[in-house]
Amino acid sequence: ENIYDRSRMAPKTPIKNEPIDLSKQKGCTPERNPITPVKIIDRPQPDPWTPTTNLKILVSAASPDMRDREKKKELFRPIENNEQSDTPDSLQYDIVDDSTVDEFEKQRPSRKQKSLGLLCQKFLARYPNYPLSTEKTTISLDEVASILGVERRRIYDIVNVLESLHLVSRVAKNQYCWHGRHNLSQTLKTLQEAGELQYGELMTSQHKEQDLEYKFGERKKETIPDSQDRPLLDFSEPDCTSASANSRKDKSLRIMSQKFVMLFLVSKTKIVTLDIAAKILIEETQDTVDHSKFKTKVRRLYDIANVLTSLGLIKKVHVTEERGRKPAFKWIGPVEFPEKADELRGHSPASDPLPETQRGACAPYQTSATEKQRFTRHSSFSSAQPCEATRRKVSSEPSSPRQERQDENCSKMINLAAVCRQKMEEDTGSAKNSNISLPFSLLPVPGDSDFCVNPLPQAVLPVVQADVPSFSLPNGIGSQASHPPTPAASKTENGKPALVPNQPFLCFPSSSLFMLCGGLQENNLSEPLPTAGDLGNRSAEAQAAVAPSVCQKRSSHRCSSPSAPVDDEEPAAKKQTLEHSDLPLSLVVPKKPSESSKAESSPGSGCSDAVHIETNHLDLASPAAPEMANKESAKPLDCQEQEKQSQNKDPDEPSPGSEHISKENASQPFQPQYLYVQPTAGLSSFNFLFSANQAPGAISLAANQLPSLSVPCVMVPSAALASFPLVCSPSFTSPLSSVPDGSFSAAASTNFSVSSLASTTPVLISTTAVVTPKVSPTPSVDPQQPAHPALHLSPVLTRSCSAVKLDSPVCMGHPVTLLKLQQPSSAPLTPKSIRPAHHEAFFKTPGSLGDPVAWKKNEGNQTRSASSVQRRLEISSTSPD
DNA sequence: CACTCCCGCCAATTA
DNA sequence: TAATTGGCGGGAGTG
Repeated sequence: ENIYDRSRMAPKTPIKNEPIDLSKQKGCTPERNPITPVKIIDRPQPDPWTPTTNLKILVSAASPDMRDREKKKELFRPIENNEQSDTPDSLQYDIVDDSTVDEFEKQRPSRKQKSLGLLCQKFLARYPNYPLSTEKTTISLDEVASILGVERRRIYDIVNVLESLHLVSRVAKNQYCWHGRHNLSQTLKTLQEAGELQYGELMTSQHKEQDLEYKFGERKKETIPDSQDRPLLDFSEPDCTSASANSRKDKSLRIMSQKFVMLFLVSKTKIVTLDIAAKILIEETQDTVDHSKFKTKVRRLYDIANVLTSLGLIKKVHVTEERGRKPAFKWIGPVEFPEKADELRGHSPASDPLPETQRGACAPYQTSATEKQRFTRHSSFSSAQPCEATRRKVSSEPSSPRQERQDENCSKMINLAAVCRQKMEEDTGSAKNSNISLPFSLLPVPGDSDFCVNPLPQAVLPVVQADVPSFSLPNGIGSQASHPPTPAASKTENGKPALVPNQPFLCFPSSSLFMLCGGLQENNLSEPLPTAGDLGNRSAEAQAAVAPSVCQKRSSHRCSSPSAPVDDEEPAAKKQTLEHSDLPLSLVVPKKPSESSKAESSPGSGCSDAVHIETNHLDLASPAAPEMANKESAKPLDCQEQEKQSQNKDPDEPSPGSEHISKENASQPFQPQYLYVQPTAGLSSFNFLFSANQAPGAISLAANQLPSLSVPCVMVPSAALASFPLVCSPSFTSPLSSVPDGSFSAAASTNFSVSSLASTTPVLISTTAVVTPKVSPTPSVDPQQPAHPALHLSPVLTRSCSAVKLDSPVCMGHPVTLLKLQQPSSAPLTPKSIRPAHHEAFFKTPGSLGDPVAWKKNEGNQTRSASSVQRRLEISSTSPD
């Protein structure tokens, strides 16, 4: 169908009959596509020369898409196998060789395979996330289009969105300059600022919806006109803008994209529903809202969302409102830019903090005209006059020149927001005032399961229960994982892990996997504080690599990106996890229903609990952590943030941890042992590994109580771990240790809860009994950590529920360490056979677990929750069963 | 049926 | 005028 294909096909026609050889040759010979060759090479290696291999090669040669698929396969073998049938090649393939084609090809290139999100991933895969400052990568539209086998039009869709984020800039006709994510944080920051001006109040005052409305309404009236005057100024090009008139450009996908992103950044919940976004965006442009327009806007938003998803900045979720489920997207990218950005930057070679610099690299561009300029930072965001209203709120913020312009925009935005809100209300009816109040930000309502749900660890893994585990795990696991395997590396990585230890939660970088290991080790204890510091650094670095974009990693995997390597390493694990991918998502705590009771009561609050926890974790992870934590406590972070954080962390740890783990376990069981949940490509950043084998008991523990915590990531120790008692709260531990794997036991959970109440101690997952109860089995080390953890946690815990408990950090450390390493090896046995059981355990854990209900919900959600993107990604949710 | 969103027509812009 | 960009919305694929 694709031109691209055709071209090939035609020439090659002969191919049909000549299967392999030709194909290879062709593949090799890059007549048309020079690029192809490389990939081809890759392919072959992985697959030795099986008959199939040839076919594959041919296919790959035939279409880029195919290749991508192949890559994916590599990444996710398990899935792939299943999928094979899926492969799009089919058509081409068929044509070529019917006989050979067989299964795989038959299928037509499913629509998913052609999705913009997937295409975008491919596109992104071609360029480094953080290119050297010196090197400037130019992108030829034609070339890319041909390589990717799509029409140019599609490339424009991608490029326009990327351009809105300054990941690329247009240099000349058909030429774009790739900047990578170096400036992403800066750009986001700018957008956030702009967004705050425009919409900020809304967000801020969400609580006071009504007030806002009034305000907005007024403002709107006032400002609107202005805004209308200029269609979209927005950041995009206000200044130079002049240039090309506003006509088309103003409507540009670019602007829409920026606005869309702004909504996320401004939103407290970081969740924006499509309809709201569409309404807001429409408003800006026009007052009249007609249905068709709305539809069109939504279409565009999907386009943008697909690209943003590929970038790992957002993920799809569903928000349940009174009316029902609504499609929405959650921001999973970085939330705080300033610091990170800097750090990141430091990281990056280029000194220029500003995007401009990069642009500078591309120089022509600036000069040129206006078009390109649109994105220049200053222009983009700067705005002319501050809106009064906005100002007021924003006032606190340092006023910058930019804002001025923005104001206008802002005003528009605000107006829009107001309008939207009103509309919403009208539309909806009255109810939702609260909800309505913030158009953009949806509330994570207590009910809304999706985002909330997803997050919930509990749901996901009953046993594991994210909450506890996460905390505990982090401590133990994080540190351990990294350490054992590679000391040196561990250190750096440890930083993150270390962080974890200190704090209850661990966050794993989304991309990376996260594993639970049985043991933590010394590091945890020793480093607790340092870690935090380290973490900051580490995280910074890690983040630098990944963080900025946060989720990106995913993309990285396949991509050359720096961070990627690690991830790649762990294919097996990932694959497995992938299967379960859905589950991971559940991590989100927000609502966390665990405390189901409360969840509904206060959506925000509910989330907050979870959030808090996460936050704490996050704090550890991120440099700014401390502050963050506080903040969070003050105001619950959005689920997103949490996730995000988790993601950020993930990268660091995951890789190391996962690898290590894998290694350890590797001996056997890799697969069986861990389930890795991966957000699919970039979707969510979380990845989880669960040991399949894990002893139920261990898991169960966490699960029960954890719920409240709902840590983003949970690690479950592998079965081996199980053998060791994993963690749990100290009190818990003991029981656990005693308890066999199978027993999840409520008892354990019970214990947990109790203990939890008592102390703030972070939850640990340690392997065995080692962990003694609070009593402090652990040595002196503990003391250090405890404090922090306690602090962070305690609040959370208390709030969240009794359920959440923290073990004393100390305890964890020791126990964990000890436990984990040693035994695991022995333990690891659980073969696949075992898994099944485990799975059941996870999912089905009996009600005994803390929140059966919540849990159930989660499950449901999880399974279903996979976002379209994910689907696209091909991450199948297939479960091992 | 609703949600997604691919596809490509065709207009606006640019060269 | 030709080529490049990209708005736009029909309608198909999915669930």
